[in-house]
Amino acid sequence: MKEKEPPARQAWKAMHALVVHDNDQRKRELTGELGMPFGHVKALFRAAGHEGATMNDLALSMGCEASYVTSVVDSLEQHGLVERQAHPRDRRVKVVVPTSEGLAVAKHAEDLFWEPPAAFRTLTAEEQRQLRDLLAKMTGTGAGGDEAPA
Amino acid sequence: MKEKEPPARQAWKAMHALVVHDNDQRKRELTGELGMPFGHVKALFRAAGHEGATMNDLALSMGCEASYVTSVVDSLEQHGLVERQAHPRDRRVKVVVPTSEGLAVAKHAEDLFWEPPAAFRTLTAEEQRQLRDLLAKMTGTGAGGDEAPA
DNA sequence: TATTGTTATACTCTATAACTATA
DNA sequence: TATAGTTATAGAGTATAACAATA
Repeated sequence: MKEKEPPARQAWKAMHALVVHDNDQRKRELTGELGMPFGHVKALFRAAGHEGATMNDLALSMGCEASYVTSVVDSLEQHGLVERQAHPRDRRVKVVVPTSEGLAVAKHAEDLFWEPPAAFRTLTAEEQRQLRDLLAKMTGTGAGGDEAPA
Repeated sequence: MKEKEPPARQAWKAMHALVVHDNDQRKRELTGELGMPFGHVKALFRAAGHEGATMNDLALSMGCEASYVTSVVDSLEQHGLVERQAHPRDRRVKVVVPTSEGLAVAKHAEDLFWEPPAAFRTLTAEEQRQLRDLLAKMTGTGAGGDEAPA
């Protein structure tokens, strides 16, 4: 048991242990439930969070190739979660609009991802607030960002 | 800006934001540097951390199939990071032993993964200790586990 | 000619099933 | 016959390159 490790490193390891395993499991849960790869769900998030997103917008925000976005949106469309709509001014462009079911799925996925794990229950309410404040200082956000899961 | 979110949820989102992106990036860094998929690096970790590990041990601890371990260990062996040795009593069994270079790579990878990100520098030393203590309470470990990265 | 998106194709990672050698 | 590992094969997921339509 190396007691020499600096506090930041110990804290980082603990955060790692809390987040990484959980995240992987939740991804598996969601992909199993929806029957599509997590990359597809991510695209749905982006489309749901960015009104008027084009294919290209999605490729940029997901950091992947446009051709992959094509296959992803094909799949989302087949699942009835998204629709391709014509752009009013430029007929080359397609706008990816989530259906109402797509929005519901996005919301469900968000709930699943942001539900804090059981380990939080080991902390008192006061400790939870302390933790939140420390982490908010680290992320620089006022009090926990509003990003999509990854 | 939903101010209604409970502290645990805000904290969880912040942890997520701090860990997930960083983790992905470090994985990419490492796989790029070593020229092998992260699954292979994971196997190296397991072999380095579990003296006398057999092919089957690796399959179990990685939660994958034996046939995949074969291809992974093939690759690690070709990279000179690991050696297959005969088991002294059962000639069916192979023991996976890291080379000295393999141990060095494992150590390098561990350093890379456990180096706390820059965001920790926004906290004072006292705050870092507070954070560590809160997280240690959550993980249940005395003060930050000694697991391999994932 | 430049840009948006698609099609066709290939590559990487992992799993399943049939097989070999030893127990 | 059962077990450890390997080989051969197939699948999911993502990227690259050539292409079509519009600007």
